[in-house]
Amino acid sequence: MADRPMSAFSDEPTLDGYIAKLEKRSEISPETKVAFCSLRAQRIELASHQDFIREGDAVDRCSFVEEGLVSRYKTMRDGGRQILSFHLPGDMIDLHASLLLVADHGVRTHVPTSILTVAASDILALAADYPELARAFWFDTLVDAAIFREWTLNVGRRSARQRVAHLLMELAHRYNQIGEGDGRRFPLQLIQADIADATGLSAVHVNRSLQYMRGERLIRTQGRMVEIEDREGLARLAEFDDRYLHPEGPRQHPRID
Amino acid sequence: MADRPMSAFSDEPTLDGYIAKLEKRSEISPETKVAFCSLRAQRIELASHQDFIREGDAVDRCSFVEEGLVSRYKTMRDGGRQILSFHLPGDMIDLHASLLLVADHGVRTHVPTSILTVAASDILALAADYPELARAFWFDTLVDAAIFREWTLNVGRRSARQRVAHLLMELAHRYNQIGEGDGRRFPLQLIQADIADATGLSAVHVNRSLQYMRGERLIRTQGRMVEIEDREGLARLAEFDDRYLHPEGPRQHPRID
DNA sequence: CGAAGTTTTGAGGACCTTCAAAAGTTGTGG
DNA sequence: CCACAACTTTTGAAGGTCCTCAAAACTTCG
Repeated sequence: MADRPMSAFSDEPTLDGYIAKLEKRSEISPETKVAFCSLRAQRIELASHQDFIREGDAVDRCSFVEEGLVSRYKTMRDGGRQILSFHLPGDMIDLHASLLLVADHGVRTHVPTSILTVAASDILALAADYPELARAFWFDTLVDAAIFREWTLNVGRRSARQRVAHLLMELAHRYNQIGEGDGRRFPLQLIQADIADATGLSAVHVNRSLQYMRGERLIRTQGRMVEIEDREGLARLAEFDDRYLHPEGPRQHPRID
Repeated sequence: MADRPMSAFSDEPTLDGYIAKLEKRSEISPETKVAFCSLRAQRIELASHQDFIREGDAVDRCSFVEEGLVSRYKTMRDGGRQILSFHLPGDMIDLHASLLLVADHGVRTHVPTSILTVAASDILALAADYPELARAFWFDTLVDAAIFREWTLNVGRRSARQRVAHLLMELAHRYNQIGEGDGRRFPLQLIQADIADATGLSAVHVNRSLQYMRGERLIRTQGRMVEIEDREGLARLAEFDDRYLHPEGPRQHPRID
């Protein structure tokens, strides 16, 4: 059920979901928590397949996924799109907006999505006053960068089948991290064209790669749900190693007691 | 701390080069500067094509390029290598080591290189005590992530010629940023196999892509020097837009005067 | 129940890879 | 300073992975 108190239907926009994520990684003092939770957040409800931020937009708010699914992407002149990352409930999408002035990529929804935004200046002020939070934001950015690195490897050096398999493994893991599914079943709220944009492939070839994985009894799909039938096999195919997702949290701050 | 020009031949290892980079981006107070410069750094001199950090190594020091050229990379089981980023003199390679415990990628040199390392715990302590520095480190990590995003687009959606062109443009810009060359000529201290590893191509096809660019009078090469003959043409081919390198520095901290 | 969107199939072709060898360059020791 | 080995670049040829285009089958949703 709702082990996450966060809900798209609560009246007051709160960042509890993100705090919960931070707390999984390292202890946060009550004062810091109060300070963070007192940030004035705005909720934005978006339909499916809506652009929330466009490349080149000036940005002065950080955003956070309350419910739904969004991706960040860049586009080429010929219309080609590369998805750079997916963001699940509890993820900060846009933490970098606190320091960078212009979006160098777009953000769009894949399902009806509820997003909370906070003024970038508020985030910055908080980071300046609470070193604990500054470290948490920095860590978040580091994990972000680690995921981008893995994606560069994915599109740069893996075969089509491996790329798709790797994406499925990442999503299964991340849904598991936020308490959805058991690391085997998860809602794949993407059409095959989205998977193509994320893996640098054509939609047709994504389809064929999925068929291969179904044929090999690696995965099963029913509607929007994916079930990983043979987790070891899929991980071996994808050369998936979950360490890049850094579930363990940051190195602890050296205490000077 | 005396102002000393960065040099591979100075006796005392100092991080002046990095401070210079930070100062280009935003003002740093004298006390902060002193604190940073008093970090105990170790110098390591490496020959060409040496592994400095291997994937999976436990890391507890952050490293910084004093002189030379290094790359970060990941490898596949079949030996395939994907270079994730290059680091020029003045760059922090490894800032993420301050919070992450294990290297999720290797680091190796491409020419004889001098690297300075600092204890991760010292960096963390400094970040906790000097919000200015915490913000600078965070910004550095954000720019890192922005470059990874651009590389994901590069290997994911661009053609071979575009990928190689884009890499050359990036290097020309970055050498220019650190005062080497004029944005047109720069030392390409890589063999074609390295370019292949960075762009997700085969060495043979990199060779053919370079020949194409030479044939179109976009670039000229003489030994290890590359000269961009037609900057507009190369930028148009690569769809290069330098904004992802974020030369302008971070959003300023809101002053509460 | 029809319209729009999505997945699947087929066929042909482009881009890039692999393998192999020749040509050119760099570095080293005698 | 030359000779030779090791490395790097270049060329050629054959082949595979993945793409594009197009249409059919299936699903979702108003």
